[in-house]
Amino acid sequence: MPLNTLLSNQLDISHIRSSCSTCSLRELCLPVGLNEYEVQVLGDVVSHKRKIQRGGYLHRTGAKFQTLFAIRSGFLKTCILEEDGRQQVTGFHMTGELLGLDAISAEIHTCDAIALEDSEVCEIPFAKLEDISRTIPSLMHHFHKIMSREIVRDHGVMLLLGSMKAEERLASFLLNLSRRFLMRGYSESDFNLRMTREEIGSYLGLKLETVSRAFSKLQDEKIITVDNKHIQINDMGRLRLKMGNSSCIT
Amino acid sequence: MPLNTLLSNQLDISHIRSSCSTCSLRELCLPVGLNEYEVQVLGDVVSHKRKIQRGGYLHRTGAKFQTLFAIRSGFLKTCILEEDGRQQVTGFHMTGELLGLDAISAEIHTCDAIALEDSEVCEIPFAKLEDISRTIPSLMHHFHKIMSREIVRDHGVMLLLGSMKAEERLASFLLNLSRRFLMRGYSESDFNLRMTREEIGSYLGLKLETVSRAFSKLQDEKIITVDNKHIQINDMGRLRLKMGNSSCIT
DNA sequence: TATCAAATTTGATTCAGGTCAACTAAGATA
DNA sequence: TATCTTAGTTGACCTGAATCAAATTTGATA
Repeated sequence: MPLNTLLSNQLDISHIRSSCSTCSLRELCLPVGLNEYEVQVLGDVVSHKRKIQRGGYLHRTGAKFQTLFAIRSGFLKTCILEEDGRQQVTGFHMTGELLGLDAISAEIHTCDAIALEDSEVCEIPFAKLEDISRTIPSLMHHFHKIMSREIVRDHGVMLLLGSMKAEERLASFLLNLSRRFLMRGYSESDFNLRMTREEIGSYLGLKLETVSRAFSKLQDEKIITVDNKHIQINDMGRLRLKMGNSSCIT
Repeated sequence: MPLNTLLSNQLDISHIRSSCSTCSLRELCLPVGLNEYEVQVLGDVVSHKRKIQRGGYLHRTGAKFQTLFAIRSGFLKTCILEEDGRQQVTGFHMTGELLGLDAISAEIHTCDAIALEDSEVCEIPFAKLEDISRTIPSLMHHFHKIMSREIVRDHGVMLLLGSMKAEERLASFLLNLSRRFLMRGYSESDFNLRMTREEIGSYLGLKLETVSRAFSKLQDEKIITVDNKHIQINDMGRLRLKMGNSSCIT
């Protein structure tokens, strides 16, 4: 299985420009294949919006879970942290993605969600979502797919953390971002990172110095151009090779 | 958040000895808080059983997804494998747990599920499960919790892979198994591993030699006794310290 | 029981990435 | 603009885990 698939995020973008009557829903991940009436019903549930400033918390570990969050715009990270101060970034999240799935289990958020740039989310009261999904089977099914996709994504990260070298991890990470930007209509080869080297390192199981060195190495090889947070991918093919090459067979 | 919680598997065991009329369902993870009638309805869906011999496949990567599997007895691993032959064990699964959640997303299994000992599963046609969950909200809600718990578990593994040292990983792993055996009424301090050192290593992101050395080290310190696959935990407290000690603060 | 293949342990050595430190660059604030 | 803080880069060195190799144990099968 290609790692790019494994690392895929939870967004099915095919709908983003689909015709939904409710403005606030147009760009969300849920209203796939719903008719006008169903979108209306969903819209009544999803109406409440919330802005989070850069650096602000969307939710904190331990907070009571009541709503899922659909990202309308912006960029967030989720991270779990141990008593001893260790922190593990579990994901970076962008427009159209759904946050809070981990909290359904115990009705308590198990991670922090922090905005890496000014962001806007829609709140989706989960009890209501379950309720209306009883009458809209396609919505329920789609929700199950989203949860499942998060599991698949996590397994991909486990593969990355469990068996890839530093440079391979960074290549995977960049290709994953690239693809997600492309899906949203942005350039796949020229973009700005929203997170620090340390946050990338935490996500990839590396120290920030190692991340920095891996960037430099890819730049030396002319595969990418790095200017602080601005990244250009010059040779997508060779970047893909970096990710999946035979040096990982071990 | 304590790692033991993060590593928790998807089973809520509280029901295992609850009174269900349908024999085949009694020990499954789904019929939590259902009344007799609801269990009956669910039972009609779950009826089909299947045995898998040790070493046999429950399902393979790429196979079309139609049913979830509830483990009635036995022990399985799930693993994803790359074209280049690399393999990552994504989980070990025992009685009462639900397999196949990753496949909902693309309606294709994204991993292999292989029995590590003779096992028996119930097949749960997913379309039917979705169907009846419309009429049994508590079933739907419980299913969502199970999926969410898998996500939380995966995040715990990401933390482990991303920030723990070899010995800490093994300690976490043993404590996780210990707790799961305890929940099923077995000894928490004396059990047999079903998997090889290599499979443990794959799951923990380590080479088999490193796993072996970590076992030996814990034995030298009299924290556990290792006799090939037979493990005795002599000092649960010190094993917990191994997992969570301050050496991981870095 | 004998034989063989697979699993495990242990030692010696290597190396990727971590650690520590110094320096530079980029933003934020006065 | 000057100053300060935070982020990023790079070098030197160290260490934990990988690698390679050998011996041993275990389990399966003839």
